[in-house]
Amino acid sequence: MAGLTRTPRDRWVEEGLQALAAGGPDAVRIEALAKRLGVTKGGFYGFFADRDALLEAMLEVWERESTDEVIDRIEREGGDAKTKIQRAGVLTFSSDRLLPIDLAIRDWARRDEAVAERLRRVDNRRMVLLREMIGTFCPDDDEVEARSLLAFCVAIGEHFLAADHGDRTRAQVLARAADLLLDRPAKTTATE
Amino acid sequence: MAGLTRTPRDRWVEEGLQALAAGGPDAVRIEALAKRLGVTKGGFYGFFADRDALLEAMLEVWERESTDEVIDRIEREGGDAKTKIQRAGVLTFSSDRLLPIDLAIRDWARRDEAVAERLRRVDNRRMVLLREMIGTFCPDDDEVEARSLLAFCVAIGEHFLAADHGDRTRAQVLARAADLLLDRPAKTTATE
DNA sequence: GTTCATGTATACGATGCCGTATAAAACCAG
DNA sequence: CTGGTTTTATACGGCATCGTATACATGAAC
Repeated sequence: MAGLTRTPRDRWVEEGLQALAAGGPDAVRIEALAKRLGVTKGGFYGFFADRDALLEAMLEVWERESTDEVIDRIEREGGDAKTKIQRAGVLTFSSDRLLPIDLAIRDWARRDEAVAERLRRVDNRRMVLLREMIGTFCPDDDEVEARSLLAFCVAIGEHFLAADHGDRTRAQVLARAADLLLDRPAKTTATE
Repeated sequence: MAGLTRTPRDRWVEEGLQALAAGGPDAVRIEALAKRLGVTKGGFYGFFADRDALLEAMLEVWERESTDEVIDRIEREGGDAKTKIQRAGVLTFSSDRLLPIDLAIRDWARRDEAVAERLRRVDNRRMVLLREMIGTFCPDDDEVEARSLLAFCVAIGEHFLAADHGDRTRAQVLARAADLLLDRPAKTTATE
């Protein structure tokens, strides 16, 4: 029925996401994507009305991958609260693919209300998971919310922070931070 | 000696910082700045060799304002640990002027090593302050580092997070989070 | 093999931007 | 007022990009 599609719609979207991750929304240039794909922009306008349609499609793919796919996988694999939270964090924020896209979208959302709206949906779904998990060991609802926010903020903020930690590695400090947030605060950490 | 400088160097830098805050480094366009300043780009190249020189000057101004000026003021005004940290946070991250610039630079730093280097200097100075303050009530060095990282991450990450908090306001949740991080750890789960 | 649909290459006009060159304007000193 | 200095406006060439128009290529259907 049709000739072989050398460069299907998905490849434009994927390449767009890579460009977004690498250089922000302004770096998503049709002709640049075409070059990377080894074609010209000739076929592009068969799939997309214009550049905005591509950006929209990119957000669509990202939203689906970042919520349903991750959350499904977490629920499927099980584990205790701390394990699940950490796995969710790993899946989203240690993914070479999703992490840079996520960060780029966060910055983008600060300037584009439509993007912010999508991000809100995604973040709210993640917060539901966090609250649920932290609620399993923390009885105070206000504190659950505070810990959830802290956990989320550190998962994201970590990548926007350039500070060093002396002898310690970032990973070590993060591990300790995770303990503070995700362990039942049983003992007095500070000797009084 | 000279005619009145209608558009001195500082105004270009300032307008550049505003553009950066509003749209990221790609939005810092000489001709666009000129339009906003009500002039053409004619005078620009008298002050700056090229666009990069402006970006450099912008970073210079931001670095000075974000470190010396804020830190000096904190030290000058005094207060206890929690108060000082919170004031530092307010000065930097509640400033209509500095906050959006700071956030834009953080995203920029992910893609530009020179910017990352500057950010590292700034963040390290802030971390010194945080460690010092938190160290006044927390005896465990590892925990001081973890709490400092958490405090910093939440101060930044908060602005990259789109989640809602049900009945609570973001400010309420943040207040509770600040309690968790900046109060001497109590003995049981529910603080209070 | 001819026909047709579809993806692709190429060419185009339009726009926005950079950096330079040069002319005009504003200002100060004498 | 005149002359010199500094700032600004204007015009230019060059480049990148968008979106469109059009011709070419390729594989499927007949």
